[in-house]
Amino acid sequence: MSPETAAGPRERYRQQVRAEVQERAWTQVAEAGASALSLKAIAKQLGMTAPALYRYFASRDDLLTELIVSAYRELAELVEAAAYPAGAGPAGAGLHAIARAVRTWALENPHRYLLLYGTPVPGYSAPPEATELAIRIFAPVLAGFGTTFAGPGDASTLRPLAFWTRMHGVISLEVAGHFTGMPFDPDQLYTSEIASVVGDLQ
Amino acid sequence: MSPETAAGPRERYRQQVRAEVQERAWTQVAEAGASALSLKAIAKQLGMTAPALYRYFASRDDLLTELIVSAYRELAELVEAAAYPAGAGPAGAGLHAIARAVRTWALENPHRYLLLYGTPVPGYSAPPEATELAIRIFAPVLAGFGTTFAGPGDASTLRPLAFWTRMHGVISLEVAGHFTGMPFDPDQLYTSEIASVVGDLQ
DNA sequence: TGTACATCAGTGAACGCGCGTTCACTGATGTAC
DNA sequence: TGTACATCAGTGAACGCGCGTTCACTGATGTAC
Repeated sequence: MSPETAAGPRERYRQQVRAEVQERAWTQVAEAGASALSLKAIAKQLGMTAPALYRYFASRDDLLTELIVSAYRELAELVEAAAYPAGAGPAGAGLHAIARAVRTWALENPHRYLLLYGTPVPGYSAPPEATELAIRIFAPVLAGFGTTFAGPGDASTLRPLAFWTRMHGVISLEVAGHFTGMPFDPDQLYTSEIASVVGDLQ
Repeated sequence: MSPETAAGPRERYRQQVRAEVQERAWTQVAEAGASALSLKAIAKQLGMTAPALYRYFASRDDLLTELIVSAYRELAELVEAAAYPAGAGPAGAGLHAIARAVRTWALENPHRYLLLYGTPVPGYSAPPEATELAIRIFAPVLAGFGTTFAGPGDASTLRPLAFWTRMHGVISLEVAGHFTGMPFDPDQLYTSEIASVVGDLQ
Protein backbone atom coordinates (compact mmCIF):
# COMPACT_ATOMS: atom_id res chain seq x y z
CA MET A 1 0.00 0.00 0.00
CA SER A 2 1.27 3.47 -0.78
CA PRO A 3 1.11 6.12 1.94
CA GLU A 4 -1.86 7.72 0.16
CA THR A 5 -4.07 4.67 0.23
CA ALA A 6 -2.93 3.87 3.75
CA ALA A 7 -4.33 7.21 4.98
CA GLY A 8 -7.48 7.13 7.05
CA PRO A 9 -10.91 7.64 5.54
CA ARG A 10 -11.03 11.21 6.82
CA GLU A 11 -7.86 12.08 4.97
CA ARG A 12 -9.12 10.33 1.87
CA TYR A 13 -12.34 12.31 1.95
CA ARG A 14 -10.29 15.48 2.41
CA GLN A 15 -8.28 14.80 -0.71
CA GLN A 16 -11.40 14.03 -2.66
CA VAL A 17 -13.05 17.33 -1.75
CA ARG A 18 -9.84 19.18 -2.53
CA ALA A 19 -9.78 17.56 -5.95
CA GLU A 20 -13.42 18.45 -6.59
CA VAL A 21 -12.81 22.07 -5.64
CA GLN A 22 -9.84 22.26 -7.99
CA GLU A 23 -11.84 20.73 -10.78
CA ARG A 24 -14.55 23.37 -10.42
CA ALA A 25 -11.88 26.01 -10.13
CA TRP A 26 -10.49 25.02 -13.54
CA THR A 27 -13.94 25.26 -15.04
CA GLN A 28 -14.19 28.77 -13.66
CA VAL A 29 -10.80 29.77 -14.98
CA ALA A 30 -11.87 28.47 -18.36
CA GLU A 31 -15.20 30.27 -18.39
CA ALA A 32 -14.43 33.55 -16.71
CA GLY A 33 -10.68 33.83 -16.37
CA ALA A 34 -8.31 33.49 -13.46
CA SER A 35 -9.18 36.84 -11.93
CA ALA A 36 -12.82 35.76 -11.65
CA LEU A 37 -11.92 32.68 -9.63
CA SER A 38 -14.36 32.75 -6.71
CA LEU A 39 -14.54 30.60 -3.61
CA LYS A 40 -18.17 31.49 -3.04
CA ALA A 41 -19.16 30.38 -6.52
CA ILE A 42 -17.27 27.11 -6.17
CA ALA A 43 -18.90 26.45 -2.81
CA LYS A 44 -22.33 27.03 -4.29
CA GLN A 45 -21.62 24.63 -7.15
CA LEU A 46 -20.53 22.01 -4.65
CA GLY A 47 -23.63 22.53 -2.52
CA MET A 48 -21.59 23.91 0.37
CA THR A 49 -21.23 27.26 2.04
CA ALA A 50 -18.16 29.37 1.35
CA PRO A 51 -16.58 29.26 4.80
CA ALA A 52 -16.39 25.48 4.53
CA LEU A 53 -13.76 25.81 1.81
CA TYR A 54 -11.40 27.44 4.27
CA ARG A 55 -10.93 24.00 5.75
CA TYR A 56 -9.24 23.05 2.49
CA PHE A 57 -7.56 26.18 1.20
CA ALA A 58 -6.14 29.03 3.22
CA SER A 59 -7.42 31.65 0.81
CA ARG A 60 -8.50 32.33 -2.75
CA ASP A 61 -4.92 33.08 -3.80
CA ASP A 62 -3.78 29.88 -2.17
CA LEU A 63 -6.14 27.92 -4.39
CA LEU A 64 -4.93 29.81 -7.45
CA THR A 65 -1.36 28.99 -6.51
CA GLU A 66 -2.20 25.30 -6.30
CA LEU A 67 -3.78 25.44 -9.73
CA ILE A 68 -0.74 27.10 -11.25
CA VAL A 69 1.76 24.83 -9.55
CA SER A 70 -0.16 21.70 -10.49
CA ALA A 71 -0.37 22.85 -14.12
CA TYR A 72 3.38 23.45 -14.16
CA ARG A 73 3.96 20.06 -12.62
CA GLU A 74 1.69 18.38 -15.16
CA LEU A 75 3.57 20.02 -18.01
CA ALA A 76 6.96 19.26 -16.48
CA GLU A 77 6.17 15.56 -16.22
CA LEU A 78 4.82 15.57 -19.76
CA VAL A 79 7.93 17.21 -21.16
CA GLU A 80 10.24 14.90 -19.26
CA ALA A 81 8.31 11.85 -20.37
CA ALA A 82 8.58 13.02 -23.97
CA ALA A 83 12.26 13.86 -23.71
CA TYR A 84 13.35 10.68 -21.94
CA PRO A 85 10.97 7.96 -23.18
CA ALA A 86 12.63 5.00 -21.45
CA GLY A 87 15.95 6.35 -20.37
CA ALA A 88 16.74 6.28 -24.09
CA GLY A 89 19.34 8.29 -26.05
CA PRO A 90 19.76 12.00 -25.46
CA ALA A 91 19.46 14.66 -28.16
CA GLY A 92 17.52 15.14 -31.40
CA ALA A 93 14.35 13.10 -31.50
CA GLY A 94 13.59 14.22 -27.96
CA LEU A 95 13.13 17.79 -29.15
CA HIS A 96 10.51 16.85 -31.69
CA ALA A 97 8.76 14.79 -29.06
CA ILE A 98 8.81 17.72 -26.62
CA ALA A 99 7.38 20.05 -29.24
CA ARG A 100 4.60 17.66 -30.08
CA ALA A 101 3.79 16.97 -26.43
CA VAL A 102 3.62 20.65 -25.50
CA ARG A 103 1.37 21.60 -28.41
CA THR A 104 -0.97 18.70 -27.81
CA TRP A 105 -1.24 19.57 -24.14
CA ALA A 106 -1.79 23.27 -24.90
CA LEU A 107 -4.58 22.58 -27.39
CA GLU A 108 -6.26 20.16 -25.01
CA ASN A 109 -5.88 22.47 -22.04
CA PRO A 110 -5.89 26.00 -23.45
CA HIS A 111 -6.68 27.58 -20.10
CA ARG A 112 -3.96 25.72 -18.27
CA TYR A 113 -1.56 26.86 -20.98
CA LEU A 114 -2.74 30.48 -20.83
CA LEU A 115 -2.57 30.50 -17.05
CA LEU A 116 1.11 29.62 -17.26
CA TYR A 117 2.24 31.50 -20.35
CA GLY A 118 -0.46 34.07 -21.08
CA THR A 119 -1.11 37.46 -19.54
CA PRO A 120 0.03 37.41 -15.91
CA VAL A 121 -2.80 37.49 -13.37
CA PRO A 122 -2.77 41.07 -12.09
CA GLY A 123 -1.98 41.48 -8.42
CA TYR A 124 -0.82 37.92 -8.16
CA SER A 125 2.79 36.86 -7.92
CA ALA A 126 3.78 33.28 -8.52
CA PRO A 127 5.52 31.36 -5.72
CA PRO A 128 9.18 30.32 -6.05
CA GLU A 129 8.05 26.77 -6.75
CA ALA A 130 6.49 27.95 -10.03
CA THR A 131 9.76 29.45 -11.17
CA GLU A 132 11.62 26.28 -10.26
CA LEU A 133 9.16 24.23 -12.28
CA ALA A 134 9.49 26.60 -15.26
CA ILE A 135 13.24 26.00 -15.20
CA ARG A 136 12.72 22.25 -14.85
CA ILE A 137 10.46 22.30 -17.93
CA PHE A 138 13.11 24.08 -19.97
CA ALA A 139 15.95 21.83 -18.85
CA PRO A 140 15.23 18.96 -21.29
CA VAL A 141 15.31 21.48 -24.13
CA LEU A 142 18.75 22.68 -23.11
CA ALA A 143 19.84 19.07 -22.78
CA GLY A 144 18.38 18.27 -26.20
CA PHE A 145 20.66 20.87 -27.73
CA GLY A 146 23.54 19.64 -25.63
CA THR A 147 24.09 22.89 -23.77
CA THR A 148 23.56 24.59 -20.42
CA PHE A 149 23.17 28.17 -19.32
CA ALA A 150 26.63 29.69 -19.36
CA GLY A 151 25.86 33.38 -19.01
CA PRO A 152 24.94 36.44 -21.04
CA GLY A 153 26.33 36.55 -24.53
CA ASP A 154 26.72 32.82 -24.72
CA ALA A 155 25.61 32.12 -28.27
CA SER A 156 25.06 28.39 -27.58
CA THR A 157 21.89 29.10 -25.64
CA LEU A 158 20.37 30.99 -28.56
CA ARG A 159 19.07 27.89 -30.28
CA PRO A 160 17.31 26.32 -27.29
CA LEU A 161 15.77 29.71 -26.59
CA ALA A 162 14.70 30.02 -30.20
CA PHE A 163 13.18 26.55 -29.97
CA TRP A 164 11.19 27.72 -26.98
CA THR A 165 10.04 31.04 -28.45
CA ARG A 166 9.14 29.57 -31.85
CA MET A 167 7.08 26.97 -30.06
CA HIS A 168 5.27 29.53 -27.95
CA GLY A 169 4.88 31.94 -30.84
CA VAL A 170 2.71 29.51 -32.78
CA ILE A 171 0.95 27.97 -29.79
CA SER A 172 0.05 31.18 -27.99
CA LEU A 173 -1.39 32.91 -31.05
CA GLU A 174 -3.28 29.75 -31.91
CA VAL A 175 -4.66 29.21 -28.42
CA ALA A 176 -5.66 32.86 -28.09
CA GLY A 177 -7.70 32.48 -31.26
CA HIS A 178 -5.66 34.72 -33.51
CA PHE A 179 -5.55 32.16 -36.30
CA THR A 180 -9.27 31.51 -36.54
CA GLY A 181 -10.53 32.27 -40.00
CA MET A 182 -7.06 32.53 -41.48
CA PRO A 183 -6.55 30.29 -44.50
CA PHE A 184 -3.69 28.09 -43.35
CA ASP A 185 -2.94 25.07 -41.22
CA PRO A 186 -1.36 25.91 -37.85
CA ASP A 187 -0.11 22.38 -37.50
CA GLN A 188 1.89 22.66 -40.70
CA LEU A 189 3.34 25.97 -39.55
CA TYR A 190 4.23 24.48 -36.17
CA THR A 191 5.94 21.45 -37.66
CA SER A 192 7.89 23.62 -40.05
CA GLU A 193 8.93 26.00 -37.26
CA ILE A 194 10.17 23.22 -35.03
CA ALA A 195 12.05 21.58 -37.89
CA SER A 196 13.68 24.92 -38.69
CA VAL A 197 15.29 25.15 -35.30
CA VAL A 198 16.02 21.49 -34.57
CA GLY A 199 17.00 20.95 -38.17
CA ASP A 200 20.39 19.42 -38.86
CA LEU A 201 20.81 18.39 -35.26
CA GLN A 202 19.76 14.84 -35.94
CA MET B 1 -9.26 74.49 -39.77
CA SER B 2 -9.96 70.80 -39.55
CA PRO B 3 -13.45 69.64 -38.65
CA GLU B 4 -12.24 68.73 -35.16
CA THR B 5 -11.03 72.16 -34.21
CA ALA B 6 -14.08 73.71 -35.85
CA ALA B 7 -16.34 71.85 -33.41
CA GLY B 8 -18.04 73.87 -30.70
CA PRO B 9 -16.63 74.14 -27.20
CA ARG B 10 -19.15 71.64 -25.90
CA GLU B 11 -17.93 69.01 -28.35
CA ARG B 12 -14.33 69.84 -27.54
CA TYR B 13 -14.97 69.39 -23.84
CA ARG B 14 -16.70 66.11 -24.62
CA GLN B 15 -13.67 64.77 -26.43
CA GLN B 16 -11.40 65.88 -23.63
CA VAL B 17 -13.40 64.03 -20.99
CA ARG B 18 -13.54 60.97 -23.22
CA ALA B 19 -9.76 61.06 -23.54
CA GLU B 20 -9.32 61.43 -19.78
CA VAL B 21 -11.59 58.46 -19.12
CA GLN B 22 -9.64 56.33 -21.57
CA GLU B 23 -6.36 57.35 -20.00
CA ARG B 24 -7.56 56.26 -16.57
CA ALA B 25 -8.95 53.11 -18.12
CA TRP B 26 -5.51 52.20 -19.45
CA THR B 27 -4.02 52.73 -16.02
CA GLN B 28 -6.61 50.34 -14.62
CA VAL B 29 -5.93 47.74 -17.28
CA ALA B 30 -2.25 48.01 -16.43
CA GLU B 31 -2.74 47.72 -12.68
CA ALA B 32 -5.57 45.25 -12.36
CA GLY B 33 -6.16 43.74 -15.76
CA ALA B 34 -8.86 44.20 -18.36
CA SER B 35 -11.48 42.23 -16.47
CA ALA B 36 -11.13 44.62 -13.53
CA LEU B 37 -11.90 47.64 -15.68
CA SER B 38 -14.49 49.55 -13.66
CA LEU B 39 -16.56 52.60 -14.58
CA LYS B 40 -17.22 53.41 -10.94
CA ALA B 41 -13.54 53.43 -10.11
CA ILE B 42 -12.74 55.65 -13.09
CA ALA B 43 -15.52 58.05 -12.13
CA LYS B 44 -14.18 58.29 -8.62
CA GLN B 45 -10.67 59.03 -9.88
CA LEU B 46 -12.06 61.76 -12.07
CA GLY B 47 -14.07 63.27 -9.23
CA MET B 48 -17.36 62.39 -10.88
CA THR B 49 -20.17 59.98 -10.16
CA ALA B 50 -20.49 56.80 -12.15
CA PRO B 51 -23.73 57.57 -13.99
CA ALA B 52 -22.07 60.64 -15.52
CA LEU B 53 -19.83 58.36 -17.57
CA TYR B 54 -22.84 56.98 -19.40
CA ARG B 55 -22.93 60.30 -21.24
CA TYR B 56 -19.65 59.27 -22.83
CA PHE B 57 -19.72 55.50 -23.12
CA ALA B 58 -22.74 53.29 -23.59
CA SER B 59 -21.41 50.64 -21.23
CA ARG B 60 -18.33 49.17 -19.65
CA ASP B 61 -17.82 46.81 -22.59
CA ASP B 62 -18.18 49.71 -24.96
CA LEU B 63 -15.27 51.45 -23.27
CA LEU B 64 -13.21 48.26 -23.44
CA THR B 65 -13.97 47.97 -27.13
CA GLU B 66 -12.73 51.51 -27.71
CA LEU B 67 -9.51 50.72 -25.86
CA ILE B 68 -8.90 47.62 -27.92
CA VAL B 69 -9.75 49.23 -31.24
CA SER B 70 -7.60 52.27 -30.51
CA ALA B 71 -4.67 50.04 -29.56
CA TYR B 72 -5.05 48.09 -32.80
CA ARG B 73 -5.21 51.35 -34.73
CA GLU B 74 -2.12 52.68 -33.00
CA LEU B 75 -0.20 49.52 -33.86
CA ALA B 76 -1.51 49.47 -37.44
CA GLU B 77 -0.30 53.01 -38.07
CA LEU B 78 3.03 52.22 -36.48
CA VAL B 79 3.55 49.13 -38.62
CA GLU B 80 2.54 50.92 -41.81
CA ALA B 81 4.81 53.83 -41.03
CA ALA B 82 7.69 51.42 -40.49
CA ALA B 83 6.93 49.41 -43.62
CA TYR B 84 6.47 52.35 -45.97
CA PRO B 85 8.75 55.11 -44.63
CA ALA B 86 8.20 57.65 -47.45
CA GLY B 87 6.54 55.60 -50.13
CA ALA B 88 9.99 54.02 -50.53
CA GLY B 89 10.91 50.64 -52.01
CA PRO B 90 8.95 47.51 -51.08
CA ALA B 91 10.46 44.38 -49.54
CA GLY B 92 13.33 43.47 -47.22
CA ALA B 93 14.35 46.41 -45.07
CA GLY B 94 10.69 47.03 -44.31
CA LEU B 95 10.46 43.73 -42.45
CA HIS B 96 13.29 44.58 -40.11
CA ALA B 97 11.72 47.97 -39.51
CA ILE B 98 8.37 46.36 -38.73
CA ALA B 99 9.97 43.95 -36.29
CA ARG B 100 11.80 46.73 -34.51
CA ALA B 101 8.73 48.96 -34.38
CA VAL B 102 6.49 46.23 -32.96
CA ARG B 103 8.93 45.20 -30.25
CA THR B 104 9.60 48.79 -29.19
CA TRP B 105 5.89 49.48 -28.99
CA ALA B 106 5.24 46.27 -27.05
CA LEU B 107 7.94 46.99 -24.47
CA GLU B 108 6.74 50.56 -24.03
CA ASN B 109 3.09 49.52 -23.83
CA PRO B 110 3.08 46.01 -22.39
CA HIS B 111 -0.59 46.19 -21.39
CA ARG B 112 -1.71 47.41 -24.78
CA TYR B 113 0.24 44.55 -26.32
CA LEU B 114 -1.20 41.98 -23.91
CA LEU B 115 -4.71 43.28 -24.43
CA LEU B 116 -4.37 42.56 -28.15
CA TYR B 117 -2.27 39.40 -28.20
CA GLY B 118 -2.42 37.98 -24.69
CA THR B 119 -5.09 35.91 -22.99
CA PRO B 120 -8.49 36.85 -24.41
CA VAL B 121 -10.73 38.77 -22.01
CA PRO B 122 -13.26 36.18 -20.86
CA GLY B 123 -16.85 36.86 -21.79
CA TYR B 124 -15.82 39.57 -24.20
CA SER B 125 -15.82 39.19 -27.96
CA ALA B 126 -13.97 41.65 -30.13
CA PRO B 127 -15.93 43.66 -32.70
CA PRO B 128 -15.42 43.04 -36.44
CA GLU B 129 -13.38 46.23 -36.62
CA ALA B 130 -10.72 44.63 -34.45
CA THR B 131 -10.38 41.69 -36.81
CA GLU B 132 -10.13 44.04 -39.77
CA LEU B 133 -7.37 45.95 -38.05
CA ALA B 134 -5.52 42.73 -37.21
CA ILE B 135 -5.55 41.86 -40.90
CA ARG B 136 -4.43 45.36 -41.81
CA ILE B 137 -1.49 45.03 -39.42
CA PHE B 138 -0.41 41.77 -41.01
CA ALA B 139 -0.72 43.04 -44.60
CA PRO B 140 2.65 44.86 -44.73
CA VAL B 141 4.33 41.63 -43.60
CA LEU B 142 2.76 39.69 -46.45
CA ALA B 143 3.77 42.48 -48.82
CA GLY B 144 7.30 42.45 -47.42
CA PHE B 145 7.62 38.81 -48.42
CA GLY B 146 5.99 39.55 -51.75
CA THR B 147 3.03 37.27 -51.24
CA THR B 148 -0.68 37.26 -50.46
CA PHE B 149 -3.04 34.77 -48.90
CA ALA B 150 -3.76 32.17 -51.57
CA GLY B 151 -5.44 29.45 -49.53
CA PRO B 152 -4.66 26.43 -47.36
CA GLY B 153 -1.54 24.54 -48.24
CA ASP B 154 0.03 27.49 -49.99
CA ALA B 155 3.62 27.21 -48.83
CA SER B 156 4.41 30.81 -49.74
CA THR B 157 2.52 32.12 -46.73
CA LEU B 158 4.57 30.01 -44.38
CA ARG B 159 7.40 32.49 -44.13
CA PRO B 160 5.33 35.59 -43.38
CA LEU B 161 3.48 33.55 -40.78
CA ALA B 162 6.76 32.36 -39.31
CA PHE B 163 7.92 35.98 -39.20
CA TRP B 164 4.82 36.83 -37.22
CA THR B 165 4.99 33.89 -34.80
CA ARG B 166 8.73 34.23 -34.15
CA MET B 167 8.14 37.89 -33.40
CA HIS B 168 5.34 37.16 -30.98
CA GLY B 169 7.12 34.20 -29.45
CA VAL B 170 9.93 36.36 -28.15
CA ILE B 171 7.84 39.44 -27.38
CA SER B 172 5.02 37.71 -25.55
CA LEU B 173 7.27 35.66 -23.29
CA GLU B 174 9.35 38.74 -22.60
CA VAL B 175 6.39 41.01 -21.87
CA ALA B 176 4.75 38.40 -19.64
CA GLY B 177 7.94 38.34 -17.57
CA HIS B 178 9.09 34.84 -18.42
CA PHE B 179 12.63 35.95 -19.19
CA THR B 180 13.30 37.83 -15.96
CA GLY B 181 16.24 36.37 -14.17
CA MET B 182 17.35 34.30 -17.13
CA PRO B 183 20.97 34.91 -18.14
CA PHE B 184 20.59 36.13 -21.70
CA ASP B 185 19.72 39.20 -23.71
CA PRO B 186 16.20 39.10 -25.19
CA ASP B 187 17.14 41.79 -27.70
CA GLN B 188 19.89 39.61 -29.11
CA LEU B 189 17.51 36.66 -29.36
CA TYR B 190 14.90 38.83 -31.06
CA THR B 191 17.32 40.21 -33.61
CA SER B 192 18.60 36.75 -34.38
CA GLU B 193 15.09 35.37 -34.74
CA ILE B 194 14.00 38.10 -37.13
CA ALA B 195 17.18 37.72 -39.19
CA SER B 196 16.59 33.98 -39.40
CA VAL B 197 13.27 34.42 -41.14
CA VAL B 198 13.92 37.54 -43.22
CA GLY B 199 17.42 36.28 -43.99
CA ASP B 200 18.45 36.06 -47.59
CA LEU B 201 15.47 38.11 -48.74
CA GLN B 202 17.53 41.25 -49.00
C1' DT C 1 -28.14 93.36 -26.62
C1' DG C 2 -31.70 90.77 -24.24
C1' DT C 3 -34.77 87.23 -23.44
C1' DA C 4 -36.92 82.52 -24.00
C1' DC C 5 -35.94 78.08 -24.87
C1' DA C 6 -33.50 73.70 -25.84
C1' DT C 7 -29.68 70.96 -24.90
C1' DC C 8 -26.99 68.24 -22.15
C1' DA C 9 -23.37 67.30 -18.25
C1' DG C 10 -23.64 65.75 -13.92
C1' DT C 11 -25.97 64.33 -9.29
C1' DG C 12 -27.89 61.31 -5.74
C1' DA C 13 -30.60 57.61 -4.58
C1' DA C 14 -31.66 53.17 -5.53
C1' DC C 15 -31.85 48.25 -7.74
C1' DG C 16 -29.80 43.62 -7.15
C1' DC C 17 -25.80 41.46 -7.32
C1' DG C 18 -21.32 39.21 -5.94
C1' DC C 19 -16.98 39.08 -3.44
C1' DG C 20 -13.33 37.34 0.58
C1' DT C 21 -13.12 36.48 5.10
C1' DT C 22 -14.21 36.06 10.43
C1' DC C 23 -16.64 34.00 14.06
C1' DA C 24 -19.22 31.25 17.31
C1' DC C 25 -21.62 27.28 16.74
C1' DT C 26 -23.52 22.29 15.74
C1' DG C 27 -23.10 17.70 14.86
C1' DA C 28 -20.98 13.79 12.89
C1' DT C 29 -16.91 10.94 12.81
C1' DG C 30 -12.85 8.73 14.51
C1' DT C 31 -9.88 7.33 18.67
C1' DA C 32 -8.35 5.76 23.23
C1' DC C 33 -9.29 3.44 27.13
C1' DT D 1 -17.95 -4.26 23.12
C1' DG D 2 -19.04 0.21 25.24
C1' DT D 3 -18.24 4.65 26.69
C1' DA D 4 -15.89 9.27 27.02
C1' DC D 5 -13.46 12.37 24.57
C1' DA D 6 -11.08 14.82 20.83
C1' DT D 7 -11.14 16.08 16.22
C1' DC D 8 -12.82 18.42 12.49
C1' DA D 9 -16.29 19.29 8.45
C1' DG D 10 -19.70 22.31 7.72
C1' DT D 11 -23.33 26.08 8.92
C1' DG D 12 -25.38 30.66 9.25
C1' DA D 13 -24.93 35.26 10.29
C1' DA D 14 -22.33 39.08 9.74
C1' DC D 15 -18.41 42.53 8.32
C1' DG D 16 -17.34 45.91 4.67
C1' DC D 17 -16.58 46.20 0.19
C1' DG D 18 -17.25 46.95 -4.93
C1' DC D 19 -19.72 46.32 -9.21
C1' DG D 20 -23.00 47.92 -13.63
C1' DT D 21 -26.88 50.24 -14.57
C1' DT D 22 -31.60 52.96 -14.22
C1' DC D 23 -34.03 56.94 -13.06
C1' DA D 24 -35.88 61.45 -12.02
C1' DC D 25 -33.78 65.47 -11.23
C1' DT D 26 -30.87 70.12 -11.15
C1' DG D 27 -28.40 73.56 -13.13
C1' DA D 28 -25.23 75.38 -16.33
C1' DT D 29 -24.30 76.29 -21.12
C1' DG D 30 -25.29 77.28 -25.84
C1' DT D 31 -28.79 78.87 -29.49
C1' DA D 32 -32.50 81.28 -31.90
C1' DC D 33 -35.23 85.01 -32.26
